[in-house]
Amino acid sequence: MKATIYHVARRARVSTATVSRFLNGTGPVAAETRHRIEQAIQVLGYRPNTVARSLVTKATHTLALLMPDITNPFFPDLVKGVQLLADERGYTVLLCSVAGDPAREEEYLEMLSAKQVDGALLVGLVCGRETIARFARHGIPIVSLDRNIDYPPAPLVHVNHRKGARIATEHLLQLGHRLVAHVSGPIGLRVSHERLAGYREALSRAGVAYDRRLVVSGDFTEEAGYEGIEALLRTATPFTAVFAANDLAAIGATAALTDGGRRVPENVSVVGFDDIRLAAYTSPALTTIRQPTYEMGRRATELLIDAVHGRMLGPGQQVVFEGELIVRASSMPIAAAQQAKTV
Amino acid sequence: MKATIYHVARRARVSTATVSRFLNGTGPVAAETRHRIEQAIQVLGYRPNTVARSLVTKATHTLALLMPDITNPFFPDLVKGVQLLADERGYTVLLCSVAGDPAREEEYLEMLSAKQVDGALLVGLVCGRETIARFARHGIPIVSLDRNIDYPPAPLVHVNHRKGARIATEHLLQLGHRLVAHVSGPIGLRVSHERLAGYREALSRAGVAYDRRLVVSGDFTEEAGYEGIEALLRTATPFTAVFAANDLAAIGATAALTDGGRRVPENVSVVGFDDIRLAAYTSPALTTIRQPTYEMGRRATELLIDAVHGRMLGPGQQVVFEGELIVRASSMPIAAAQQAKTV
DNA sequence: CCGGCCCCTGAAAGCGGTTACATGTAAGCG
DNA sequence: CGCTTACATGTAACCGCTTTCAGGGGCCGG
Repeated sequence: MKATIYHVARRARVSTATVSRFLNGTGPVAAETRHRIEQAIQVLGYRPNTVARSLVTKATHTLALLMPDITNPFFPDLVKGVQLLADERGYTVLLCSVAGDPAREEEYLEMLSAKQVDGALLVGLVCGRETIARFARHGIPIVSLDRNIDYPPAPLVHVNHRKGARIATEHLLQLGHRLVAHVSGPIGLRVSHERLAGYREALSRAGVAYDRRLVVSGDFTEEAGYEGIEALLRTATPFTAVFAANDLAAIGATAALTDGGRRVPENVSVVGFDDIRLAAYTSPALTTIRQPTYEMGRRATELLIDAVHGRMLGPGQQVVFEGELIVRASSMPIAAAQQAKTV
Repeated sequence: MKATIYHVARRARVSTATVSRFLNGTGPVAAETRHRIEQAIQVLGYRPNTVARSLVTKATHTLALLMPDITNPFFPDLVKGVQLLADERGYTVLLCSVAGDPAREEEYLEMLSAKQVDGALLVGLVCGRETIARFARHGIPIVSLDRNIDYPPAPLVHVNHRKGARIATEHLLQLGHRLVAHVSGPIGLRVSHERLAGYREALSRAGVAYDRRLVVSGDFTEEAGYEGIEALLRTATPFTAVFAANDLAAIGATAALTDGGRRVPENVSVVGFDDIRLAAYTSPALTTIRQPTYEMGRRATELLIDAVHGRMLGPGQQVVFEGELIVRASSMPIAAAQQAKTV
């Protein structure tokens, strides 16, 4: 039988109101009384039941984090950032993998509002605006993270995808590459579009014609990166570099190149996007655009908690982080490459 | 103003009891009444408040998952398994990263019991038996997952670490290696000990003397794997293979070998443990022991939910999965290696 | 000495559900 | 026809906590 506030009150010879005041520091309680209550709590091993508390305070101190797939190595760092900040602020996080399925997304949102979460962090939901709007109408603050969602009013925390992609591509161009392929993300997703746009922007600034045969579409997985490049190799379309929309795809692409008899970076340079933890340990170590993932998770959570407390960011506001080019071994000057080849 | 069961009842001209019965399918309700209630719910956009419900039913349909660090690529698959099964069964999961800090672990456990979670999945907690026992005394079922914890009564779902390590090592021995190094996990952790034991077991069965200078201790990170092997190289202790206690360490070790001028697998074979997703995409692709991570997550959750429903597994019971040797490119016969070297 | 104010405390009304128990009605049956 | 029985529903208590409101005592100034 678990001790309740009532038991504590009885044992301390006070009312439950006083115990509650003691617990929450709301209202004064005499030193001597305080002592008796502490004693009682100690003896009974009492812990306030947060669900009863939530019922009256209407705050659960729980945040929801909806994301497509935790299995993508880009996400764990994000989760960690969210997690830690939530923790610091006394919040706890409910994790939901929605697998890019709109129906599940909707179900989940319904459940979350039933569960009375205080706020929700949404990562790349694919469901429609109306679904999210309905959820938001319950008064639950939303922050969109990394990939934006179809709901303009939600603040968005993300990296400048377009610029990052441009920088990555420019890096390749500066190394002398002119035939740079691109493994894109899932078409239809905003981030894929942005990264593709950055890639094209870099090409056009450098006066290199865009050749659509050089872009293959992936879905942010190694498999897709592998297959995309494998297919590209089969078409015999020449290229000397590839910019993959994310590290996973870059890793898959590298494997496909190697299996296809090309050496990275001697024959083909490759650069990724994200700078996942393992990017530094692949061989060759991957040149990529670093996203401050952990920091983004923190910042988004901070924003969300502020919103929960009514300190709203203007709707539609954005916090944008800048991606940073990390040059490692998977990219090299085309001249040097040619030289290496002849050696 | 959110609709409550009371509003629904009024609108449907019935009592809240009837609405509740309708909602939960407990007790009969006439077809015509049922229809009016459905109507009212529809119109009001009513969703039952689960926290109010939990207060009386004493079930939150929430499971906690405590793990050291989601950032370790071994975990996301586990999480996914947990997540999906929980979902299927109508449960939702609270994610907690405890970072191997006993104090935080204790705080978290306290919070979880305050939050009235229905059950907890514990992964490698390092806190003492007494802390966990206190938690368990609140009547919250526990299942230990992957790494065992210091609390014998909890059922444990894990892979046969020792046997897996033995198989990995035997693989190396069969390839002709005699000087096989080992990068261990954090000393003190049971799994580290088990994997080390498997390694030694294989050596002794093969009549190879155990040389403690060949084992360096890590902590399951790439950094540690890198540094461990780097240090070993500096001591100039000869070895032709390394068995790392996990893939991350193996990847770090490979990088250290490469940086140290050794080729993998031509000079040194390396095998890991876990078969994380990227193991197939490193170069060379990593030979490793596959853990059915996802499946383990599912199974553990299943067990936990059964326990929540009172279908207890005998205390101290274990579900053990077998690791499977996955041979890839990072290991090769020592003879062939020698030959390759001379080429 | 008295009114007023500040401290400290208690009684009781909820928060939004569930459920034991009671009740009313219609059908079944000898 | 009177009784049991099953069905459909309502009443009200309760889950464990917070919070409003009110009140008693001590101390102050006047």
